Amino acid sequence: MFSGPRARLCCLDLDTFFVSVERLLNPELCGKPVVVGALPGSRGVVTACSYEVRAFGVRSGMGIAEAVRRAPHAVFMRGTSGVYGAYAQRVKAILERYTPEVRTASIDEFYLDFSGCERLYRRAADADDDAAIERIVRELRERVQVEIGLPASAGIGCTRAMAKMASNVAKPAGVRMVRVGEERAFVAELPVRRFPGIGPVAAEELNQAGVHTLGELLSLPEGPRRARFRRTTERVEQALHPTSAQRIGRDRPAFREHDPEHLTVGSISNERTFGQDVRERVRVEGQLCSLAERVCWRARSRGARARTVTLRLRYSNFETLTRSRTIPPTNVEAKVYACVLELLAEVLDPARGVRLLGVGLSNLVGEDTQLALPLGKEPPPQVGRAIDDVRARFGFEAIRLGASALRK
DNA sequence: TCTGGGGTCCTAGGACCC
DNA sequence: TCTGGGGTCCTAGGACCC
Repeated sequence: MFSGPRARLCCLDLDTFFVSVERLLNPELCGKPVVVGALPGSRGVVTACSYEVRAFGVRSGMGIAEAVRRAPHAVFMRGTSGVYGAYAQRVKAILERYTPEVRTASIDEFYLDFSGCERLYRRAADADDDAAIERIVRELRERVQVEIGLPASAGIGCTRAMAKMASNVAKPAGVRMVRVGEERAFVAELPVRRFPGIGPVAAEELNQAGVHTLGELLSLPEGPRRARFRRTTERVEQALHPTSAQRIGRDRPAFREHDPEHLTVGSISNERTFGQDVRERVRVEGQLCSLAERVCWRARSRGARARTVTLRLRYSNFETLTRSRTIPPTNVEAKVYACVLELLAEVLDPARGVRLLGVGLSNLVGEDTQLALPLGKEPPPQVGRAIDDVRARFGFEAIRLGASALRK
């Protein structure tokens, strides 16, 4: 018998992930209002915050000063670097017990495909296949909670976007299934901003045009408004129907650092916002040298060379400029730094304060790929390797280029 | 004291080649 | 002298996600 499309894709999202991990490391934080991110007095933002502070209007992405204003009683902490990935790995290992089709979408978000698993999981007590899948997702959510101690929410739907929206509705610590046929009704009352792909800019534009919910968007009458938002409407419409290929997509490259197979990573970049805006050219150049060092180090650790180097510069007024240049593939600090300095000359206004600097590598190729004969003199590869060996034992800061010291 | 840092993807224009 | 398209690569900017 033909079995039609089913709601078989699941999104599992860890609730207030960084906060939850910090609470595992330090149980005294449980029940307290916690903000992970920048410390008060700095220019950073909120990375994650507990439900106790959300009650005061604190949100992730909010400037830390604003968060302090809204919740002065909260515990503010930087977070523990290096531990989150390991917890995410443990979560993934649990999920893989239930289906081989698990994808990592971000450090706290996973997609699972249960298509074809109905026979495996169906029990006599289950009213139908959907009920079986929902039961198994509740069980897996519970396993993550019990075995690791991390609260999670899960959504089930016929597409990634549906599963994602369902998991958001299920928060905190819940499960929500949207069965085939229920999609339109489920989506109808949701604010447009809840759709993955509609950000603050698009949402504002829609609201200005009198469109507030996804239901209103989908039912716009033919006319100029419908024409104006046609592309957005199409994307929402597609999310309501099962698609054929690439159902849960691929792992995000950023979370496949150790994949030795292929170099599909798109880009490597590092940027830094100064504590206070900077005018001295030596400090600008010192920071760029430091950033060049860091991206080259990361590129080498992935066996990558970059064909394109990008400089990013943000002035005090938040005006942000980028300049990029394509060069023979390299992961050598001196080459990247030299290139960045040339790009800097195109954009730097010595009269203005610099807020942020960034260096990016893109157009990456494998280390062995030789697209052009080396014309200039390049340090032998042993030099880079020797630097990296020292860092492997003592950390990135253990060995630095002299010019990097000038950034402070 | 407004507004981090790591990414991906899309668009649009211009150069250049056939 | 006037004037095609198509394709690819490069660059700059911006929206979006977590």
